Amino acid sequence: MGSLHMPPLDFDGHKLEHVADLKSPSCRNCDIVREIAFCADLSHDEVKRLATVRCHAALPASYTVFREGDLVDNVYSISNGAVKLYKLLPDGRRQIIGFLFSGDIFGLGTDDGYCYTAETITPTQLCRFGHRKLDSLMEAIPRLERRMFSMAVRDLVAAQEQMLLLGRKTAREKVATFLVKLAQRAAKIGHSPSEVALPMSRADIADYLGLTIETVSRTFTQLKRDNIIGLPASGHCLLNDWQALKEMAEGA
Amino acid sequence: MGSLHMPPLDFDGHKLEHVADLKSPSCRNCDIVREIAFCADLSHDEVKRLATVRCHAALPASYTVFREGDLVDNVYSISNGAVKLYKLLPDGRRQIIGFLFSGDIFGLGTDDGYCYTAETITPTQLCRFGHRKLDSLMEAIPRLERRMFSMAVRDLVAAQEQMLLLGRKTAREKVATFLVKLAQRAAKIGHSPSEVALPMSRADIADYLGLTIETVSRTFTQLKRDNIIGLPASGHCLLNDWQALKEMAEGA
DNA sequence: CGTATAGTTGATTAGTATCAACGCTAGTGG
DNA sequence: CCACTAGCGTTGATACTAATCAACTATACG
Repeated sequence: MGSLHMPPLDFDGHKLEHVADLKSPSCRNCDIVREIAFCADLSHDEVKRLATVRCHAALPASYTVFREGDLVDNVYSISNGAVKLYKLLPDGRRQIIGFLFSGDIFGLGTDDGYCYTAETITPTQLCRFGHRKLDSLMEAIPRLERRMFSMAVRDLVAAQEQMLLLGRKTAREKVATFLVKLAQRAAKIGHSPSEVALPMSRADIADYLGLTIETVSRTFTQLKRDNIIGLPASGHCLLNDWQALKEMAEGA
Repeated sequence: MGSLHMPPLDFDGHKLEHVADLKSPSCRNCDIVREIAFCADLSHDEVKRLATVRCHAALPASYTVFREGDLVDNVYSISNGAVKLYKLLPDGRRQIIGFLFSGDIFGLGTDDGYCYTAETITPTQLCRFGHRKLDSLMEAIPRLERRMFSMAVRDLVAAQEQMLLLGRKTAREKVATFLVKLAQRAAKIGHSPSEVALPMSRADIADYLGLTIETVSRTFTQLKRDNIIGLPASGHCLLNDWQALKEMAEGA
């Protein structure tokens, strides 16, 4: 909570500020994004057409990209960094819907606007796509629409698993599931699955798992005492006993 | 959660058994379905093509249509009745992902199979579409794919709202939200929003809201004592104080 | 009419939240 | 370079919501 929002800096302003820094990484990112995100499967020509509606930006940490209810005008792809999506209740209670990393897409919404707020966790480079232009491009490139569809289905499946977690798992099981998923993602992009990075705060983890900061902290401490995990430094977690963690996550 | 599954009756067997009953309602349903479900927006010709991959069935209550992990081979549309979708933990803890009614679609999944079990609540008439055939039809009719996409997005938005409910709302707020949503749906299909039907059991409601049967029962009783709702008969609920219920649901 | 199932209500417990204090780390300014 | 401060994280004591255990009632069913 109490996430201090930056003043609403102009997105394109940032793009210009950092355009020099972005030049070279953005080329590399193009390939990376093609592998992971919705540009995958597209031909070189199709990626080029997609590039015409694209716009880069480098944002600082804790920067609000858009708020729940804002008019849906863009879809975003993360080139680099980490983003959290969350919903708020009037009294400030917060539920984090998801943590997103390199290659992930966000920005779907309805006519009522975006259905969550998107905020960077670390300094983040985003790739922005105009919603209207993307729409017409989807009509022209059926494979792109396919891709968007299958990504929505993937998100839906993840959301349903999170519902099981929030509704029926204990604090220990929640934390174990969280770590297992982070490790699986790390493995998928070639990182070591036994040491996961935790760029988000305890408060963010708590609001993602439907717990309080204190319970998250205590649960980490317990898991550490049981030699299931290690906490070498802030922002990092060692998974010592994968088997135990996996079983705990499944609720066994 | 001790839901006694019927022996796995053959779907087509049921179709044949009830084919006489279905003949006439299925014609009426065709129009209804066009209005509500994914056939909407399609031309007469397109609906006809869709009909070629379609197959009706009338199922009894508490009938398992498919189980989590089963091979994804069909997509279903509810002509009539009510269905619940749920996920289980190994020890039997259950989370209901959603309640579906006339016009709703279900049966999306990944390569790992369906990601939830689907079970009828009341006797239900389903419309079944072969997944492979539907896929090729989607390629031929872009509007159909559009429709599927926007329905997946709608489901995703609903799932994210449910995450907020499960993670951050109190028992009272959960029940209030549940009733408000049922009423809004009732209103949308022309029913009175002040008297909602509750075809599902208290156990189902509990597993949907991440509570126990007892807590759901107590919360209903409290709301009744506060004259916010009325419980005239089992399976029905009167919403006496819409304003109070709405505010409670929002967490105000 | 008897039995099984669903729902309600009460007593007690348990898991997590809340309240509070303290330690650690990083950034700030003298 | 070092004290100072602010924010984050951890730990402890206590409170409270909802779960569990148990009994009872109402309803549906054969």
